[in-house]
Amino acid sequence: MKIDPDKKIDLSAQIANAIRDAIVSGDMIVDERLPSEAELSDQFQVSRPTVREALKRLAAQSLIRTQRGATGGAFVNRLRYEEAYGQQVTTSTLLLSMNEVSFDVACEARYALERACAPLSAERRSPDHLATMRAEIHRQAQPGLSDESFCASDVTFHRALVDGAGNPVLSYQLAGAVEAMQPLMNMITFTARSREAIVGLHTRIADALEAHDAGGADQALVELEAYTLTLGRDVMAARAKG
Amino acid sequence: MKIDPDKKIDLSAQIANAIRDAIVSGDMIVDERLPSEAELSDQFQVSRPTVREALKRLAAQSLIRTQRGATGGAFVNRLRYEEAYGQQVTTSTLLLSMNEVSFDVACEARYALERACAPLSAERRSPDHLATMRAEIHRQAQPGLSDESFCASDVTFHRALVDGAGNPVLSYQLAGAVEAMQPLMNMITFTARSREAIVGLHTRIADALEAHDAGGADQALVELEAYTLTLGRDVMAARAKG
DNA sequence: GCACTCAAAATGTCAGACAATTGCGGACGG
DNA sequence: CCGTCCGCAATTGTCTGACATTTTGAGTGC
Repeated sequence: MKIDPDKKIDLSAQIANAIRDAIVSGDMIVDERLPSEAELSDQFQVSRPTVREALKRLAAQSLIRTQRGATGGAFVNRLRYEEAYGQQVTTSTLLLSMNEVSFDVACEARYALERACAPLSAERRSPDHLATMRAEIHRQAQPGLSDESFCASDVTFHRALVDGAGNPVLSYQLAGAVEAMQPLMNMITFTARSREAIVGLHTRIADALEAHDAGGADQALVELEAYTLTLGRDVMAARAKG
Repeated sequence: MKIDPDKKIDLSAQIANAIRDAIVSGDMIVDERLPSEAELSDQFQVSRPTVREALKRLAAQSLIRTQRGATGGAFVNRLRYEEAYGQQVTTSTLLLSMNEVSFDVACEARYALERACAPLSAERRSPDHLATMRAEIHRQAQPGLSDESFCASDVTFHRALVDGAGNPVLSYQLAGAVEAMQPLMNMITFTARSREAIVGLHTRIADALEAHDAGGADQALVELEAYTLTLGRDVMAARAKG
C-alpha cells in the first residue's frame, strides 16, 4: 500500500483506491483508526489537500467516518444496512432514469424479486409486518389520497412484504429494486377503479401471508404484476398519443 | 440550490448533497457541464479546495466525471451498469463481511434471487449464455483446479444464468448478491466428490435452460442450494471443533 | 477531590500560487 | 485559399502555508 507513480489518474484516486483495497481485503478492520492526514501525506509523499480529497472519496462511500478533536481522525466505518440502502436506492434510481429502462423491464425485475421473497415471507412474517401491510392497505383505500402518497404507501407495503422474509441481505438487495421503481410508478394516475383493484390484490397478498399460504401470495403477485403492467402501458400509450 | 448555513456537517458534504440532489431530481441532465470550480466556489461562497472535496465525493459515486483542459470541467456522468456493478459488489461484500452475516442467510438470499431469474432465463437464454455455462462446467470438471478458481468459475456460471434472463435491472441487482458470496464460498474446501455433485447439478441446470424447462431448472437450483448449505455447515462445524 | 483552564492534536477551511493539460484561434507559409 | 504550427487562455491537479474549530486530557488552583 505505497504505490503512487506518475500514472494518468489522480493521486487522490490512487490513494483512495489503495486505502479502499486495504479495507475490503481486511487489512484494516472496523473502527481502526487511519493515520492522520499529516502522516498520510508524509507516507504517500503528497500534500495534505490531496490526502483530504482521497479521504472524502472514501467518506462518500461510507467506508470511513471522520471525527474532529484531539482523539479524532478517520476511522474504518462499519457499513450498516441503513447507509447501504440509501446508496443502493440512489444508484438504482439513477440507473433507471439515465438508461432508458422501460417500465416493462423494471416492473418485471421488481416482481421477479418480490416473488422470490414471498415464500419466505409467508413462512416467517411477524405480526408487525402484517400490521404494517394492513395499515397501508387501509391508507390506500382512503378516498382523498394523492397519487404520490398512494405510491409511497405502495412502497411501504411492499417493503413490509420483503422484510417479512427476515433476511437482511434480501431486504438490502430488494430496497433498490422496489424504491427505484417509485419515480416510474409516480407517472401513473391511479383512478378510483384501479386503486380498488390494487387494494384488493394487496389484501389477498396480506391474507395469504397471514395464512402462511405461499402459493396464494405468489398468485396474487403475478396478477398484481400483470395489472401494474397494463396500467403502465396505458400511460405510455396515452403519452405517445397526446 | 444555495444552502450553506452554519450547520454542523462539512461544507463539502453539504455542497455535494446539493449537487447530488440536482442530478437525482433531474435538474441537471446527463453530460451537462457543471460550473467550473472557481465559479462554484464563488456561488457557494467557499474556497476552491472545499468545492474540490465536494466534487471528489460526487466522483467517488460516479455521479460526475472530470476532464482537464480548456473545454474541461465536471460533467454529469451517465451511470453505466458496469460502474454500478463494481460499487454494488464492493458494498455487498463489505456488508457481508462487517455484519457477521451467516453463511445460511447469504446462501438463502442468493438462491432465492437466482430462482427468481431461472424462469425468465429458461425462456430467453441465448446460445451465448448456454455456451458460457457449458464452458464453465467443463472447467469445473478439470482435476487440477484450485478452490479459488473453482469458486470463480462458479460465479461466472451463475452470472451467465442470471444474464440469461435478459433483464439488465435483474442482472445489476443480482451481481452484488452472487459476487459478494464468493469470499464466503472461498472458505469451502471442495473435495473431488463435492465438485462432482456440483458439476452434476450445474449440468442439470444448463440442460433445463436449454430445454426451456423452468421447473427443472428451479428444482436443480433447490437441490444445489441444499447441497451448498450442507457444505457450508460442514465447514462451520469443522471450524468450531478444530 | 473537584472544577477550571489551557495546551495539544486533529480535522475543517481559506488564500494564493504554480503545474499540467487541452482546445481554439491567429499567424505564418505554401 | 488552405493547412500547419504556435501560443494563449481556461480548467483541473497539486502544493504551501496559514488560521479556525473542536475535542481530549493534563495540569493547576482552590
